[in-house]
Amino acid sequence: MDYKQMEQSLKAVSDETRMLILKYLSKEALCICEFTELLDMTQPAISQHMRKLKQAGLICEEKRGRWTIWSLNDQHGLFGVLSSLLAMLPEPERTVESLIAEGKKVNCN
Amino acid sequence: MDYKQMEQSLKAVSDETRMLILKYLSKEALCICEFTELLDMTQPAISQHMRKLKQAGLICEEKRGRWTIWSLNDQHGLFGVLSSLLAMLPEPERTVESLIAEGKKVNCN
DNA sequence: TGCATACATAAGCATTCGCTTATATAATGA
DNA sequence: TCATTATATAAGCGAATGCTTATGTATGCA
Repeated sequence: MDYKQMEQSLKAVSDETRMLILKYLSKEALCICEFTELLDMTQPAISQHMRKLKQAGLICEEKRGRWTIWSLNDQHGLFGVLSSLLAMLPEPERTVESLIAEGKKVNCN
Repeated sequence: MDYKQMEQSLKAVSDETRMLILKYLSKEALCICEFTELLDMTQPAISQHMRKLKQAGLICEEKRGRWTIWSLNDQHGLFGVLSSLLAMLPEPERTVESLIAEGKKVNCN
């Protein structure tokens, strides 16, 4: 891997919001509407973070009807390192389970 | 490690110049005057990169007379991950050996 | 004591970043 | 077909980034 490529990947990771997104995705594939609830952010903000992560090749999108399901790209050269990093981070307070409990879980699948 | 802390560390790493600096430091401790030759950058530019890396706790400084010798901090929580990352990067074109060959090696020790 | 050396810090500037609001696109369903 | 839903994109703005030049500080040596 060359320096520019690693720089782009690490820049994509080194943001608190995107680290949270990746932490969630390390457990299960999710769509944007779920992230707006989990992270309490607007939809365009999430969408732009996803674009950054996708441009870095760190996540994959799968269009399913009007939803887009995002998941980690386990083929990325930094996937192993990324997994180690995510494992060091604490579990987020809000979980998909808590969304279900609040009745806010969107049915994306 | 919390999210803010990892964000700061990764932001410090995710810059091509600083990745080069860390790659050099993974082999041997060096002072700033050597980096200005190795990276062909001005002294304040290097100095500011060092400050970023130090604030993130990734490197250690050792004042020795009027020189400051910098080295990797192997006590940092991300030292293992950082080593993996640096190992993926190609060797820089300019080396300390080539500086010596050009007669530009400063005697810092 | 005075000057050179090694490095840090400050100020200025162009670029990038992350958010916002507004709007476009694309798929589903009545 | 038309409205709704899920998402993407665009424009604008304040803050942060990385460089530059200029200057400050501290050490060593003549």
